[in-house]
Amino acid sequence: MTSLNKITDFRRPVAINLANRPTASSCDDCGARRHGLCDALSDDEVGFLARAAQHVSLQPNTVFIEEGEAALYFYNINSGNVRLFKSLPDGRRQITGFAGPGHFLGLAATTKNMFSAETMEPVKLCRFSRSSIAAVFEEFPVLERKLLDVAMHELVLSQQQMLLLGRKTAIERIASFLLSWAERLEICASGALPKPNVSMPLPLSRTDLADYLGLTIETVSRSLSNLKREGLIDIPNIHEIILLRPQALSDIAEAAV
Amino acid sequence: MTSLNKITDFRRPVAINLANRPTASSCDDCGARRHGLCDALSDDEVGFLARAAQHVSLQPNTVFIEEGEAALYFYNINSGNVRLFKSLPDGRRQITGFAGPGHFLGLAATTKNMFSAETMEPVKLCRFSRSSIAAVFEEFPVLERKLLDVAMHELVLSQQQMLLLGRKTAIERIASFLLSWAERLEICASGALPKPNVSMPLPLSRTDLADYLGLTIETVSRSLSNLKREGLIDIPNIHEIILLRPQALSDIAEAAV
DNA sequence: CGGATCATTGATACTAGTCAAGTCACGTGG
DNA sequence: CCACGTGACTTGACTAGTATCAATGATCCG
Repeated sequence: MTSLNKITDFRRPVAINLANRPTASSCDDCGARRHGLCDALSDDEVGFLARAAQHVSLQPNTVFIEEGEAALYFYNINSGNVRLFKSLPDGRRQITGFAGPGHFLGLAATTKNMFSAETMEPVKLCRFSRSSIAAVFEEFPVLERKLLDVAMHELVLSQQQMLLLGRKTAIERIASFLLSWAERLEICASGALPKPNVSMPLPLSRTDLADYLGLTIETVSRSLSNLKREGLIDIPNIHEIILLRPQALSDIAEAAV
Repeated sequence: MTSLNKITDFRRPVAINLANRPTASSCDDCGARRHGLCDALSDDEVGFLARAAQHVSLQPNTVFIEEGEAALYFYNINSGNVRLFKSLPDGRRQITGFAGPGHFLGLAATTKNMFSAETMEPVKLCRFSRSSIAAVFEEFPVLERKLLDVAMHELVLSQQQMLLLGRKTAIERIASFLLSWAERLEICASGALPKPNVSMPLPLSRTDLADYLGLTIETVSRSLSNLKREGLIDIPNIHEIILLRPQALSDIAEAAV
């Protein structure tokens, strides 16, 4: 807690501008209308919700939630992906997760943000003030149920990630990540393996990958090269991975004995 | 997912026995009556809740939730502490958190348990079947609000733990842990430092500590010895730590620059 | 007192980090 | 169209921090 204002000393983000307001005031064509929270509401209810929201467009690499700052807003992402992370004063960074369309951010019942959030691509989101959200919950208790479901799932994911960060080797982390990423992209069902030879976009940079998996970019690169050399994956280009042998990846990821 | 049934091959737990039923059918003298979920309810409501619950007493080191098993029950802890963990087939273990009186376990909306839970001491808890809980939520929507608050706080804690596991050195992990443990014991307010020279019980074994911090017991022991040699802590006995210089600990924990 | 268990300390090994050089892809401008 | 520059990635050589292996010490309990 000593000097959190320093955490952006490196990797300086694009200056934030939340002033540029509504582009789409209707929710009908919103990318998140059928996802996440809004999916739990009727059209009328979403209309009510929309009147409490400000619609914001953000450029790539914009930090719109900064750890330690006053938590004035909640956010519901409409389009684009963001990374969530925590940093140490000396610049070390841990990405704790990713959030896409339908994800709801900033709900912790604290007055300060407990993590930072940065766009990875152009992002559109709805912003709610903390005061307005209380009324929304009052109006739609179903939202709490929905948020509880989401939060429990996030907890499951973070427990998996703790096992990965605390106990897995570099190659196990990479293999685990590739399979969980396939699940996230819905290339395969939760808990199931993708079919051999499926191709998968990987929009993350090696730096993001390293900061998510608790490794360095060099180790990430070497581990990917190893998996490629062993014929478990192919890497046609930086942002695409082909899972040649998912079962073998799984054996590594789960340390099968 | 290859051979989860092997995870208890070592560290074999005491055989579980959930058959020994009610000791206290009244909630009045329950250790959790003024904590966690039950604190959010009136006496009448708790009475209703109690009729849906089975009261269970467990011996120390009893695994009562096993990862991969069918998730038939929810649990509310009344007294005693438990460790939550995930394991790899070769025995590596990551403790993902601890739960005490008032904590609610097993809520994830999956049909299989996504983690294991083991008592650390004699534990009393209330057990609810998954079917009964739906009715309870129907009856008391306030519980969902409460659970959401708890879940969000758990998420904050697990993000902190991910930063620790992914990016902190051994000595930083130990220093961070000692301060967060002081917070958990309410020796100091959340985010604040304890006063110098406060004594703190540490009921964890070195093995638990290592499995929680992603280290080995040897590294835990060495790091504690270092902190003692440097005069930041004292260790009068294995299960007690005196925080001589909390500010210095914090400087290490947060990597102050 | 003896044995078991857990913790500490020491010596060594190994994984992943650091430092540095080289490669590749891409966009710009001559 | 190609030279150049930039940034991201890969690969190699070496180092450092933590794990592993092993021995010793402390504590508890019968």
